[in-house]
Amino acid sequence: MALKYISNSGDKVITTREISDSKNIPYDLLSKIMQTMKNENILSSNQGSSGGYSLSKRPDEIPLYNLISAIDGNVNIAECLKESPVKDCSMTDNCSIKSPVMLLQKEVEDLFKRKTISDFV
Amino acid sequence: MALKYISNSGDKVITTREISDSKNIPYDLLSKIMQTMKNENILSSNQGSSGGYSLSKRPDEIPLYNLISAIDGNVNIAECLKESPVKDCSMTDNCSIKSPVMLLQKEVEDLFKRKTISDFV
DNA sequence: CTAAATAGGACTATGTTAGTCCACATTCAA
DNA sequence: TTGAATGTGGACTAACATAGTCCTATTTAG
Repeated sequence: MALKYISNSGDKVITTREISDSKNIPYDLLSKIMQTMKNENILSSNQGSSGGYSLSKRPDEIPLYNLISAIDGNVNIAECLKESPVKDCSMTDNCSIKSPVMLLQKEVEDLFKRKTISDFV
Repeated sequence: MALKYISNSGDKVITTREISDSKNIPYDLLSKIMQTMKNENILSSNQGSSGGYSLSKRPDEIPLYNLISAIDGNVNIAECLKESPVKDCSMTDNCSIKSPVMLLQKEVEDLFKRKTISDFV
């Protein structure tokens, strides 16, 4: 919703406060999410009194996949598919359904890579 | 993995113990999952000393969607899309990205409905 | 009868994540 | 030069979801 808001605001720099007020999203929470998106290069920021955020790229150049990875850390259908699984499954090495699961993972990834922020504005 | 095991065992009735031993899955845990799949009509069961489980349908007639709904209760990309959201989002009614999110939900659903257990055996 | 199954309720431990709070750094403009 | 408006970042909490366990029925073939 925040990215949509920014997308629809032309080239203006947008403050967290403005989005928070306009969409009734708790300021502190949104603030954290904006920071995360900044750190993951989805947003650019300007500090200071007339600062704020803007998209780092055009909406159609930001895959949904990137946004979700940025915020959730990954886009995986199963824990065992994460790059660094918190808890590795005791049977990862001889999992009998590993390859079809990985195929499905790939298909989900592709879907989320085809979608971009412009599909949500 | 359990469904694959049963699928590959012909028409024999398969016990939880057999799968548990063969795949090194904790018996009690697998037991719960088998019960859930039974209750959700993915498996049929026979009680008693020569009892066990069998698929209620052919593998290609069981969509992955049904399996996941059975076990997780839903196949949703967001809490707000559940039939009975545990916590309803304060902005559900004026969510600015509701319709594209629902479209994506539909696409994910379709993918999981196209996949069946036979894709995993 | 009894052994081998499924059935099911209650419980625990662990991890995740939304959400909050506070102190700090940066910038602009009066 | 100062103060208000902004982003930055760390630490913390509360709530919830879920894997996993334990214990006690119930069913049924031999």
